[in-house]
Amino acid sequence: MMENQDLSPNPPPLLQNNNTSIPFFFTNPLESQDDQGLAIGDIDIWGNFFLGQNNNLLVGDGPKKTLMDVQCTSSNLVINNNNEIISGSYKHEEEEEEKLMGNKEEKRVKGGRVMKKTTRVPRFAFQTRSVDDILDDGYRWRKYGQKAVKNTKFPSYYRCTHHTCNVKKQVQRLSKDTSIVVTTYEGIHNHPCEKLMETLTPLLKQIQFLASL
DNA sequence: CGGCTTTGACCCGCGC
DNA sequence: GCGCGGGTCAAAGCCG
Repeated sequence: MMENQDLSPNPPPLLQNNNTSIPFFFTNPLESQDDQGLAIGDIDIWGNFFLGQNNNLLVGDGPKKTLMDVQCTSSNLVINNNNEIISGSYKHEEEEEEKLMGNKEEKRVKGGRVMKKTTRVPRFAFQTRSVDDILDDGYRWRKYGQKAVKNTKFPSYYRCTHHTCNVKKQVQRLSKDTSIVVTTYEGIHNHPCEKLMETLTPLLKQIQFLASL
């Protein structure tokens, strides 16, 4: 396991009046401003970890959705021994709205041809400084493509090898600083991570300790 | 031999 | 309507 450096520029805000929580955040890894007007390195998503019932680790922005426009409704996070997020996922609230709308909006027809609806797949990305492209996140991945694209990036495409899981991830290096690996996860694992409890144990212990104070 | 990577071809959404 | 380009497919090859 490589030691990765957290590149986030500012500390995330701490939520008020919550139970014990540990903040996390992801930065915008895009090479240019995205459609939200975020620049490279701007905080894209932030939230807090919570110790849930049954000692499971939850993620969210607290009881009041005031700090961000993305509501983390579920997660599946993998954290290394330095409490750095190395993989995970969240559901965007637009996804929930689309579920509620049912199949009516699932497809649209253009020119007599059934097109896939353009959906915003739950995904997030983060940067790490590492000599290794592939971070050990506890899941098994199979590479299914690699392609040169604009801005001299050369992303690799991976799929989770679990037969019922269609989570994907994209790995590429920043052209302006090739020592930085940008990893983008898409989807939510529908199966347990073999190494999950092993990697979460130190953090769970820390949360339990803080909760006891 | 199974699992994985490589890589050129192909698909298709989107902007013009 | 057309072409670009990001993403995916799938056959071939590699490796333990």
